[in-house]
Amino acid sequence: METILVIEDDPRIQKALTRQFAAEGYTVHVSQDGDAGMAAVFAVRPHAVVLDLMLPGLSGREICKKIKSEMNEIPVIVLSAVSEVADKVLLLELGADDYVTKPFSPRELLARVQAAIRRNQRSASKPSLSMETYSFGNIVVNFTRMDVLKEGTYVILTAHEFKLLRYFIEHAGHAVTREKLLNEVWGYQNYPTTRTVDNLLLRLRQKLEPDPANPVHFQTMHGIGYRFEPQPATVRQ
Amino acid sequence: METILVIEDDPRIQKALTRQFAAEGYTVHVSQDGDAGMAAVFAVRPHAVVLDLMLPGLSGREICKKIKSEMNEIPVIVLSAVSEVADKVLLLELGADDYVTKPFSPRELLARVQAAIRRNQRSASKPSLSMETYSFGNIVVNFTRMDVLKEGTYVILTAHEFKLLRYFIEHAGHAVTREKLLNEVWGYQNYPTTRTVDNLLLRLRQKLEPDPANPVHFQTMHGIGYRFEPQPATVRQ
DNA sequence: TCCCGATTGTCATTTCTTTGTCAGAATGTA
DNA sequence: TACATTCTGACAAAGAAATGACAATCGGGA
Repeated sequence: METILVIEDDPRIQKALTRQFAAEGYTVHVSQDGDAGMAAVFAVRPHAVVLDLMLPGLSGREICKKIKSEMNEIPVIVLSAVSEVADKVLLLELGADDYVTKPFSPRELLARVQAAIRRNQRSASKPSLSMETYSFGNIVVNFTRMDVLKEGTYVILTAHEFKLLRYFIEHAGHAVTREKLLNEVWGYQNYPTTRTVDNLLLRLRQKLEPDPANPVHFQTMHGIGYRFEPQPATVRQ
Repeated sequence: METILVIEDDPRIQKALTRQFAAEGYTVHVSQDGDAGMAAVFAVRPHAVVLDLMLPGLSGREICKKIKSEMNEIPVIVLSAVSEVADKVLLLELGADDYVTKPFSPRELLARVQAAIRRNQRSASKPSLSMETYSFGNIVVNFTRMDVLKEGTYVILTAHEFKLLRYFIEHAGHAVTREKLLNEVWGYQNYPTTRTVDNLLLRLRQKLEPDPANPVHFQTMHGIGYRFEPQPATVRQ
């Protein structure tokens, strides 16, 4: 799904926009000020940026220019009071793709953001969930053959193990609770002990981890659940 | 067929809207004032609500907020005079799906109501997520990964620490008492010593503050509690 | 301004919770 | 029935939270 970065310091607007965009299925990122916002642009690479012109830290104008000069492909929609953009020329100079003046209708903003994303959609290619193989570390998972290749030798997974692995791969990098796993992998009607999840995890680790005693791909989130990490943490900077 | 609830006290508008929507095949319910309107929302569970902002009884603003907080899936289209929505924040806070300013074209209203219903049906199946990351200072909080990036390195938070952080972010800039935190973060039935809160705060500061000895983001409110400040105080006006 | 009591910061220790791991029982399947 | 798979319970190990003690700090009143 598309991601939207909202750079806005007013918590009320933050909340309102988050709810609005989330309800439409977008993944929302929020930055509190200009500097954090600029960092988030690079970290998140959103499909669109909604930018308040009046910001603490780096000013909205500077951010807009910077995004446009360094990552021109990301559309920027500016929020501004009428007085702030007396003439549209200024906005165009900034390089903004579109703008909405306050007060604005949430619907209108959404429409403009969607339009901007659509206009920009030339390079978009979603990762498909019906992929044939997926590899991480020294593992190659083959979804059609339903088997796993580890360092050149085949590892046999049971049906449950494979289903769990697939779930993790589809939610790579997300912290997931045991309850979530029980629901998604086992099915809503099953409610075995939580030890069941641990057991399956244990076996996945033993079969797939380079060193099962020190798991790097299947991380424990104490008090929460587990998280699948295609790249071990040490690789991340 | 779809049902529409019209909350509006002007009999002429009532009649006009009723005729209009009925002609399009909708089942129309009309409420005279705010209280009746709120009751009708629960009783009828309409596919859309057309809501006048200026109402006797419960104000239109309150109704809108209430519907959105308790039955977010019902789209609300607000009728308002231009002067009533001068404040951008107000409009956003209400959470209305769309709005039409008086005087309005009946056709336009109809189109917007239909669009809202259609949108709602499309998105009804999608799970609504909230924000994925929130950034402030040199911190990026990732809610799905359940971790924090500080100046390029990952900081591990415990489940409680993360919950507290989330609460602070959701209440940025608000002073909160220890009791409030104990209730919201620990749960209503728990009443550990207040030192517990201080301890967790200490750890949050040590993990997130640029200089834990001189906290800028997690401020102490002597005699009250704490306050999360996304921007260091000096930057604010 | 200075002092005193109240509030908060901090740390070490204890207590509690969660997770890892294993063995055996139960279940399903060929 | 025999086999593989999954579930359960037990216990150890790891991790997190709560507690209590004491120092540092703050704020209001003398």
